[in-house]
Amino acid sequence: MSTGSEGGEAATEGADRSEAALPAEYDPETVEPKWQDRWVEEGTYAYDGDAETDPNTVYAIDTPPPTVSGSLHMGHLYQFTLQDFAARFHRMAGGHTFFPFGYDDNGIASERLTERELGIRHQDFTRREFQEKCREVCREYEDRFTSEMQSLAMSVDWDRTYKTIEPRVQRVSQLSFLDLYEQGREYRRKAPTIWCPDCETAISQVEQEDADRQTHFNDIAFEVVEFGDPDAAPDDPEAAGPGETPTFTISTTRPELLPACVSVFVHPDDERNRHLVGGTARVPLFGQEVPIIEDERVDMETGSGVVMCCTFGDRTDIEWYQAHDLDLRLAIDESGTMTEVAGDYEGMSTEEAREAIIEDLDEAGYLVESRDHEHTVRVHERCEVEVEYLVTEQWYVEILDRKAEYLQAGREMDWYPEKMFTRYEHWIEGLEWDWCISRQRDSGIPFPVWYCEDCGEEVLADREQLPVDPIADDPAVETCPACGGEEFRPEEDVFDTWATSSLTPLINAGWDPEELGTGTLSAGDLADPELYPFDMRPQGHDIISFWLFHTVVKCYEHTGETPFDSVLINGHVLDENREKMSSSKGNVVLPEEVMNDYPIDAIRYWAASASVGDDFPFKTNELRQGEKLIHKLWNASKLVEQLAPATVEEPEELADIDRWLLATLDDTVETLTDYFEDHEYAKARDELRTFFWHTFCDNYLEIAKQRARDDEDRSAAYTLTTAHRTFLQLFAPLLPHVTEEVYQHRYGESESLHRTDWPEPRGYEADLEAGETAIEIIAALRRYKTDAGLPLNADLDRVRVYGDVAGFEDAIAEAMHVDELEVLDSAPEITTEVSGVDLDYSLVGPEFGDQVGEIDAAIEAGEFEEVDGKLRVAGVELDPEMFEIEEERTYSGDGEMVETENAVLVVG
RNA sequence: GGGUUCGUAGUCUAGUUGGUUAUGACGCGGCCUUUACAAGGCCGAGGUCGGUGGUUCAAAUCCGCCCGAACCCA
Repeated sequence: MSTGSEGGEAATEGADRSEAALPAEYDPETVEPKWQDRWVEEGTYAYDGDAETDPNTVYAIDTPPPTVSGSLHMGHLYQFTLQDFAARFHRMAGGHTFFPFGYDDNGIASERLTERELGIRHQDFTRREFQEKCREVCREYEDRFTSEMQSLAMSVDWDRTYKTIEPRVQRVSQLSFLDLYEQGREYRRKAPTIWCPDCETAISQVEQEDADRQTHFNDIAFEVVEFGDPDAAPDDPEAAGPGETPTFTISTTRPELLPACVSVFVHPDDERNRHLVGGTARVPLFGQEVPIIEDERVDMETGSGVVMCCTFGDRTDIEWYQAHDLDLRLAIDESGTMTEVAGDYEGMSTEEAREAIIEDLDEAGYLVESRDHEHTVRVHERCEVEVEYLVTEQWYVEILDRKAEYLQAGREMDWYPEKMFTRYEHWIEGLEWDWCISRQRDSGIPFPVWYCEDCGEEVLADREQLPVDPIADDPAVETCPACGGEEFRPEEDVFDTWATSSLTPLINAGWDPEELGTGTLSAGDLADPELYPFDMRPQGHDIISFWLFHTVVKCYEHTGETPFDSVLINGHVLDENREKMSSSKGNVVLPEEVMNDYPIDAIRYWAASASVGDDFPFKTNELRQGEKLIHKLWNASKLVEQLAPATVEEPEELADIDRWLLATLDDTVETLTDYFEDHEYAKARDELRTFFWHTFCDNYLEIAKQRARDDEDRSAAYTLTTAHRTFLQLFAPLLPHVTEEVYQHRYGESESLHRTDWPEPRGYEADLEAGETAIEIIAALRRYKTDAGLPLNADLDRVRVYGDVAGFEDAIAEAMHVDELEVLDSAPEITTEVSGVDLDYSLVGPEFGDQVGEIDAAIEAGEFEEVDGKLRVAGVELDPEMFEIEEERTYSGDGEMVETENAVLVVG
């Protein structure tokens, strides 16, 4: 009957546990820090697998290391709590859980933090000095962050942490570079890049943001040198320019780019300007003659429909430059200063040149109009300076040729929630550029490359040398392998942050391949091969397109495998009004404040309230709910403690109500396990709460407490203890502190609750329907008492029950204080009257189609009859399974009738 | 401007291979001090599922358009 045997085996144990009763009140302020410290001290979360461990028994999480750019915020709190739910569940349910942690502190964000924190500028220090300052500032932030993570009960293995700036990670990053280079997937090229003229570095697309700027929209006259179609040219073209020469107008916010103008474009559907296409025009002030070309990328709606192409004003210019093989005229340099191409304006800043050129255009008669204009520009997120597109020499990882493979890798992963895959998919489909991985920064991991001064040959470091700093270290060769030259110039650039943070699975698994350039894993390449591929990768939904994508790219190229079995996407935390938190709006909720005001377990209860992937609001209401649940769990534990010993041997025979509770518990364990497997934390939480609170506390406990007290009923005691212990385990991933406190107090063995085995169904069987009916009847009697204005513990002299409550009669009587409970074999003295017909439309619909309306109308009018179990209505005959006759009962005997769905009661 | 996702009672939310009293919680109103818990228990009111048009015997659930929000990309 029962497979549960722990009660019997444990009968003699439990001597260690505290004999003192649980305190009257739960005090999270002392209890929570106590366990947090102990868990860390005792290495409760230590990963206990090794290279020999069966990978199938390992649950490995690849935690994305937070960027060290400030303090812990609610997003971190939520993201890590979500991971912790998974980690704690799998630690109990599986064998070995690997939950590592790292800090990403080698990027531009950390430099920015350092400058802000110390009130300095990196330009005022040597590279080495500035790096030292970054390390120091980051260390402080990291220490505080770690301490907060531990206060949040993150079950991270604190021995498996890393910083992306540490030598071991630098080595992995540089190995990655060498490996891709060997595979021929990296190249160095002079190409258009997004450039910040203030920071003087290339930046990636994702380091830009939008900003609204006030500017001027200038209409400038361009003289036509030659019409594309002389016949179509107007006889007397409108000349808005200074002379008699025909002109057309171009609208631009950036006149300083006129010297960089290399062509003029017209949309192929543009009838107004058709006659220009194929001809040439002269750029005012600067005099260069440029072709007039047609291209679909022109926005006909803006201005005159004619647009100039400059190298480079924006992304479209770059596309045109490449598509139409245009000249290259670079008018702006790395610092945002005008070059010799700008002629008289050389040496001016772009702003100065803009003013000067407008003035001169006006003077020369080429400025038709200049009006105020607000538009959105792309700025560097760090300094808010408008970005330029410059042609510079940068390192790239080739990705465009393997879009299909990266897409396939995405398909191979299980996405939670599934819909998030489309973001990955669309991102890849829209990719247009290879990945620029070089940055001109002070802090960061250097490229392990030198260049021959004589022939420019790229000389890469040997894998044995890594990590290497080419500025300080020499290459492994004495002479250039290409020309024999002896002088080398070090690469001064450093890796893009993503080039390193995309390697976290390899960092975590200890990647250090003997042979480079193979694109696959060989034995010995990983120190912990059982971890890879990782079971789960958590990721915010806003950075699927770069962090997750880049990680898939890198790991796929290095190992030939998709690095993750599944992806868990987390949404954003919004404020109470469902608005995005931002410091400018002043609606930012600080984790420290929440942690001061509420138990961590309550915060976790809130964090479990959202479906994964959805944005969700911060709700103090949910936190209070969490507090109440903790309180309820505590109080129920106190009661269970009074009623039953911590270890009870399972009796030969369990009372029906007990077996029912344990069978229901079995179902809940099963459901809950599935929910946890699928990261359905909100459902797990609600299911468990409802079962614990209502089924167990409100119904079962009310019944069991009478029995346990009055009769010292062993069946009840066994069930109470078994269920209670199981509840603690089921709640453990969500509410780790209160469950551990109660567990250690009552069942205290040496082991943490969080390392016990996740409960499994014990195989109890019971008449679940009769149990449900009994619960229904109890609820109905409560309602009866409430309606009658009676206290719930008021005695009822006599209740008669017509319904299947086999075995639960005593339970009902005890719970509801019924002196005499009688189960009727036949219905009481009631008369039933047909009040209507309930149709099963899922059967009637397909069968009778558009006759359904008539059938409904006939039933409404009472025009139907039941013959031989079939329903004759509106000229058709319905089979028995298609309908149910609704009846209204009236009771004519003594006492009062109470109906429930499956039973009829007579009280009195 | 393009793409993606989403829009259910005052609030947060379940439910979408279409099936007809739309789930739960908070809040609100009322009642009950029963020895684990008044941070409790019971009862009740409140929504027709953003708007609109369609497909269908039948739509919160499918399709079109519109409005609004978020994210990503221009």
